[in-house]
Amino acid sequence: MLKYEAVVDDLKKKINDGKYAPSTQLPTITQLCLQYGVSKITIKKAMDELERQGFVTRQRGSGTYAKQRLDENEFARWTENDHIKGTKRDYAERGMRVTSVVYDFSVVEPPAHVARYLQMDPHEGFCYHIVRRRDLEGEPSSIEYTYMPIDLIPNLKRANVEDSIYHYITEDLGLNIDSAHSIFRAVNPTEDEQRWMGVGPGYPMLEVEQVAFLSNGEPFEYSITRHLKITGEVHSVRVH
Amino acid sequence: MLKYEAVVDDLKKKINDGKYAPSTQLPTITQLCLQYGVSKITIKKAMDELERQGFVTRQRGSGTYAKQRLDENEFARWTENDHIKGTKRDYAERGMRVTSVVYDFSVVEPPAHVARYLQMDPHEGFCYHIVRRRDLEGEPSSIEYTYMPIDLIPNLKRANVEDSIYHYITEDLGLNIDSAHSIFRAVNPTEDEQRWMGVGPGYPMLEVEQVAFLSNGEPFEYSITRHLKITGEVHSVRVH
DNA sequence: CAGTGGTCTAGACCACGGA
DNA sequence: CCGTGGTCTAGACCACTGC
Repeated sequence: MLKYEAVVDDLKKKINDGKYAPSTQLPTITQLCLQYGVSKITIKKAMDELERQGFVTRQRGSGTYAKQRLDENEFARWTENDHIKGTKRDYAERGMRVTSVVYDFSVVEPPAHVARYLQMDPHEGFCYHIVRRRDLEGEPSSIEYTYMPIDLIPNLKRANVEDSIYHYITEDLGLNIDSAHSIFRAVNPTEDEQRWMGVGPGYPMLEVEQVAFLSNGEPFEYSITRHLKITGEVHSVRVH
Repeated sequence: MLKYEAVVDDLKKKINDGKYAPSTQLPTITQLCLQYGVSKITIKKAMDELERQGFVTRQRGSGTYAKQRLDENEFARWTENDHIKGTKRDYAERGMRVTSVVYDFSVVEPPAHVARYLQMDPHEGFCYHIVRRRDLEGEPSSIEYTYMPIDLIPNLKRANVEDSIYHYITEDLGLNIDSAHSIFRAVNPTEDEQRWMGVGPGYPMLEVEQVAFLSNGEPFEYSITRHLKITGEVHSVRVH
């Protein structure tokens, strides 16, 4: 374990345990250097991380202070944003059963805006088009519309789509998923969605439009996911 | 201007101008050190920032690559998250006129969950309770329910509430707003909201529940804001 | 003006990717 | 194996807060 990670973990624990209570000052950087036997820049890096995660606030000339964090909702997602991982793994780690219903799995020419996001030349190349309902413990949770270039993600099978696409990409293809750019909005379900999800026309859904990237900067996925209320909640920490 | 900021700005410009095209490799850290005449750790810090903002991706052993960013929507908010500022200032900077309709401005005992978020002892101390509609260019944009301890924010006047509360806190009180923890959800409007905002019962609104903090770690505001579709859009970059 | 956090350096060493 | 980015150090100097 890296030194700054160890410092982060220890300070998180102390803040959660109330050893450093909310709105009280933490030891100074110099003191923490002595305490953990590391250099100033390492403590600084640990503090950057704690600030990003919403555990502390810092004021030059004054000090570092603990903050109280919002209660974690059981269904909160991609908040802590320390990870990009598939829905399935995300929930599997909490011991929840994720299943899928596939409504479409085909190969198409992508619409213009999708081609643009995926950096494909117009009318050059094809994409998978996937429509899936994701169920949590057997209950409909979200509906997902995905485009991926077949050149980047070859040989995707229906079995992968019914299980976990992210698993196929990372484990079978050995590709490295790096990051995602997302937009969140509130929307109403389409008629198809009302039928698929069992909700009325005025039901509020959280829509996430997203482009995901590999570690070489190539976009490999454009998707729109619409979440039912119970599982659609996004937490975030904004700083400065 | 700080050295790493100058590097960030210059690289952003080069990426936006296509000098470093999406999915292509940037110069190595060593090359950038020479190019900008700064040390490795300064380039590193600049890269951290560019990664956080979604401009680049990095892979140890391989290199740093440019990414294409999602188009900026005119109404995208607190994405770039480089700033916490009030709605008014936020939109004023884009040349838009923000006005308010105040439905309630009173002093109350906070509900239990609000008292907990604001770290107030139960039945000890009072809060302002503010209900405001925020209008953009004369059109209803969002409805806002706010609690703030009167001890922390003394002498708040109706005129401030009708103008900008953030302005009063930062300019008049000289307090330092540091950060905010938020939760996003999709919801339907209440009956009051349907009347105030001129929408039907099934209209999808983006709700933001939020606790905001001063730079000494003290929470000073609990609020729930519900946005109409046109102005309620949140952009975000998730990494690793 | 003493004490805090922030920036920056030059350089050692490590971890990982890819040919 | 070499080249990449990542971590870490000791220490100089700066910027801000608050008494």
